[in-house]
Amino acid sequence: MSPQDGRTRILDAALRLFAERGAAATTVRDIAAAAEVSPANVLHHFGSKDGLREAVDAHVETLVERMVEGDPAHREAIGGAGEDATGSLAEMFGTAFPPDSPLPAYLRRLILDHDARGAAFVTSWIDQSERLLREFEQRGTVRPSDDSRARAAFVVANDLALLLLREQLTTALGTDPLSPEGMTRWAAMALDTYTHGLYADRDPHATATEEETP
Amino acid sequence: MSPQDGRTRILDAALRLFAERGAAATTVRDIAAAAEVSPANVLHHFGSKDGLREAVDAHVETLVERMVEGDPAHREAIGGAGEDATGSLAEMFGTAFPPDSPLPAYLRRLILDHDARGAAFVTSWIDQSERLLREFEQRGTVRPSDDSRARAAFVVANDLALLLLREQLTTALGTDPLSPEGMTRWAAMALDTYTHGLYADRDPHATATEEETP
DNA sequence: CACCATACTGAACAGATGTTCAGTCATGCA
DNA sequence: TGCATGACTGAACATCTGTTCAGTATGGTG
Repeated sequence: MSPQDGRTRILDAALRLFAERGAAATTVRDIAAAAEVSPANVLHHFGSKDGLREAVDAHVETLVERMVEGDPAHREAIGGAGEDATGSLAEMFGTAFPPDSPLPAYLRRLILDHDARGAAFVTSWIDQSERLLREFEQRGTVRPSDDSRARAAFVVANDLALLLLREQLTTALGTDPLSPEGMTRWAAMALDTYTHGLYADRDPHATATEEETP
Repeated sequence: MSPQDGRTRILDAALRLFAERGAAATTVRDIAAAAEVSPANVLHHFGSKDGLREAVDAHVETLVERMVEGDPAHREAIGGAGEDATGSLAEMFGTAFPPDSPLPAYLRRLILDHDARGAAFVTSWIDQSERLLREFEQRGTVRPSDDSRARAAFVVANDLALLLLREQLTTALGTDPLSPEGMTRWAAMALDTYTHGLYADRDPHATATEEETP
């Protein structure tokens, strides 16, 4: 039989299957089979299917927290002075977890099912990004903005899009953007675009105040 | 009873419910109740639940096609010369459909359930964006890029993030980014960032060739 | 040793779900 | 008028799903 503890085998199998198909489309019997236990044993450990879902959620939350705390951007935010700190979630996932980790997909599900926990993740990331950008602003590495809240949301949304559209981008680009090669490729392009802009600069000395063409 | 034809009532109800909860979490009886018909009648018209799902998919596809064809960017791409053409999908959705339209949510499901049809949408949008950007490049409105394919994917992903994270962004910003006010706010910020960049430009005359800090 | 908590199982159950089917009703056509 | 076609329904069916329950094995504790 598999080496691990029965309970953790169930938890791992549930995490993987929930991430792949979604919790609603995963049956207790599926999880039991994947963990090589009886269906009744799944409920013995977690009370109900929903209890298992909550346990998986909590597990994921601690994993993500640990990941964020290990990132240079966070270490900088709490005191130190980092150099290569971007706070990119996609980058963190790419470096902190193996390519076949179910975590990115699970997080995607969390956000897709407009779950309250997923929304809380997003809001907290936007908050954190806003703080980080403001700090970089004062240091002169980031341009000031008329709407720093919206810009922080923009950055986080763009970052999360990499997680949410991973498969689609992989087929469209021919490279998994969360793999090491894919990350360097994407980061180089994003850095260039984030530095010099997408549109050609007609007035290089323009301030942040600008009107949209109607 | 509701004014419309029975069949279209079922189709509309299915579109709305599939978009809200996902197809797997929606029962035939739910749809029947929403359309005020019997469950058997749903299957009478569409053969099976999966047949209904395919019919809804096809319906959505024509709606989206019609939307894209009505957009200035597309009219420009096929000959004319537009001014305000950005090709932004989020913008199209915001202007072409009422705020309570189930279409954005349905499309989100389509994309995130790594459905083949959703993947096809994304790839075709990236192709189209790449063509559009290349044209703008030659015209001088868009900066050249070392990796125009990845940049097109970047733009589309950022654009789609607005659809995928609509609810979360609404709570985080206090404004629905697909509403008229939300769109102007978002577009102003995005235009500023896409024009002058996010990072302060240390070397304003740098070309696209640049290295990432390791 | 006896005792007990815990991990675990097989079998069963109640409810929900997709689907089938015989039959009703209305409409248009011969 | 008679009749065929298609929209529509109520009732039933087989299957799947989450959950319950009585019972077994095991390992540690008094």
